[in-house]
Amino acid sequence: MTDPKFMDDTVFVLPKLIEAGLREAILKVFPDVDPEVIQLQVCANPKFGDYQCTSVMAIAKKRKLNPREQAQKVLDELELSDIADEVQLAGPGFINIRLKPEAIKRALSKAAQQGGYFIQKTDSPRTAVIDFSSPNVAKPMHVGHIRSTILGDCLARVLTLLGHQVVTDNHIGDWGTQFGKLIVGWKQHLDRDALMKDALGELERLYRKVNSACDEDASVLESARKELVKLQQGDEENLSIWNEMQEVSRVQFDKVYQRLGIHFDHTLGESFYNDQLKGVVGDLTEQGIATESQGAKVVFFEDIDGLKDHPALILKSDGGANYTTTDLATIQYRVETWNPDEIIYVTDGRQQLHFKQLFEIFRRWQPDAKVELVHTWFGSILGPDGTPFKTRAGDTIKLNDLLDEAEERAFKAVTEKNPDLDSEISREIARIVGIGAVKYADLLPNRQTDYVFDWDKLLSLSGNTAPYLQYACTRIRSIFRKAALNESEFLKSLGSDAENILELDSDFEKKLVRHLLNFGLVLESVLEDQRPNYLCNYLFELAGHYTSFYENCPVLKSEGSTRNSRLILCSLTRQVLEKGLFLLGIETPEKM
RNA sequence: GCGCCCGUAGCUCAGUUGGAUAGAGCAACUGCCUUCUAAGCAGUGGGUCACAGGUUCGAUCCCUGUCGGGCGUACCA
Repeated sequence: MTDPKFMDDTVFVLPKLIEAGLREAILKVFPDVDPEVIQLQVCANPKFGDYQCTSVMAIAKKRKLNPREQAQKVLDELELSDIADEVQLAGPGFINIRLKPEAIKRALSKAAQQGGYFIQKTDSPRTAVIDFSSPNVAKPMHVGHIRSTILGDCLARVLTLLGHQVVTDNHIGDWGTQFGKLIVGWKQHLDRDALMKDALGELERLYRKVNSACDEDASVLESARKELVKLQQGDEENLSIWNEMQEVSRVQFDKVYQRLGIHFDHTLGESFYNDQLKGVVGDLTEQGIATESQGAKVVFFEDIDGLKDHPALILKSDGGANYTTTDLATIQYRVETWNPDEIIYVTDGRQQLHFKQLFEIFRRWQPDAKVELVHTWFGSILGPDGTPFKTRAGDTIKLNDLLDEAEERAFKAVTEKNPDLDSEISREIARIVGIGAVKYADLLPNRQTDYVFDWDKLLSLSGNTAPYLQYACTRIRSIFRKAALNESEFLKSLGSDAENILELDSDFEKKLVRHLLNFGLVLESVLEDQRPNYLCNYLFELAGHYTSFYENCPVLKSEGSTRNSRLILCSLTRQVLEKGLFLLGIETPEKM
């Protein structure tokens, strides 16, 4: 019997169909197994097949059964005759599956008609709040902010594409002790011209100046404290200074975000929660979660292994709240406002302890809240010597300067490779290539490893970089230009004939096409582990398969159905590449 | 002290519930532009996956220990 869902006309994502078939078969043999553990993998070595399933071995192992016998039982129940040529049992219990060429052609043809993304939207959409970027008003955005910003944006895009609801919220650092120092600096040393020119730079200068003065002179520190207290009590002058700082900073943040192509649904900074802090502290005290200790209000975690020696402060001995309290109020607000299934925090790994404490306190405070709290952390940015990153002068590298340099390098490359282009067009290409290179270099490493800052690496334009992927796209576009064909009209004109036209004879075509099919699988694993580097590697491999195909399978010089078949592959590849790059937040130029 | 992370090719790093022959980029070397864009392609060399045990059909991955490194750890965020 052919399962009707294999005949479904609207959905034809091969790995998902195989996975569904496997789940059905495995559940017949093991009715109580969690379907989530049944997963499909791409065969590492094509000699075994296109896909493999190792789940039965894992299940058998847990139950102390013979894995090969169990895999055979599953195989007896498995019905994939529409999709698979051979389904084989191998070794200790691998189930190897080789796709039917007709099934591949059908999947490609459907993709060509519907938009070639090879993805299946989730059937259980979730709502996720993503908290990322979060720059400080006092400080210019620097290289330390790019990971959070780019990673968070990418996760938001992937979640959205797969059918989830996403709320992005930029939790700006616009409140806190640094403002005492900033106000002292503002009142005593403000340079208006510098403020107009580079607001964040000027604020940083003021902060540094007062900060070092505080180290030398306790009376300066004292006046900073006083200014802070005045601000918190609503002093008009200080409040208006604070407001102006917010405004000039926001303008500058927005410029950077615009450059990076990043959008936030909300920008609710720490100050937004000021009037809720008392309530949080009151609740925690009343419920006996927080207790008084050394003049402060503290939550202890005696019963939790990793937190035993690390209590969390929710109210300082001077009566001020700190960021744990603000973050608690923030969770409450988000839960009440958006009712999310999860809140994802994209921050530096050094905040792991903070988030462990935060999540634990929230669970005690509101045990019935069903929201899942996730800390998606990333490694630090280090200098070439392995210490926390600074320039030789001890400054951080500003994000704007980094992006300028990236565009400048890209511009040199563009003019060198393609000197005939109009300089305005070259500038635009350089913008897309330069920014893309920075983003890609940031997303390519596993997020948890520390990141050694290196101009050349971050701005590199060859090898496994964004320009390599963009270049593949422009070559495809160029083919269609030369052929004077509009891609979507071309695909439309073929209609369902595409299935019959497709020829997948050479190994280059076969490899390319098989890789295309797995786009959706990769996106799912990106979300599972919150690791966009899977997508980077997938796209790099895809571009590699395409380039081999391009070098070995002439498109426009071939004729008839071969030519059309290859044009289809070109278009599908370009669509997946561009969609993948879009998910990384990277644009693609028409030419380069 | 406690907690988290890391140690994979000369360098920088991937490696998806444990899976079959551990992969890329850079650097080095050899070829390929009168042929759809050479920001490219094809190929060569390069490994005790820090070390020692354990778990099992199978370990870079899980457990234990050792060595080496990074980070965090009560009034910054």
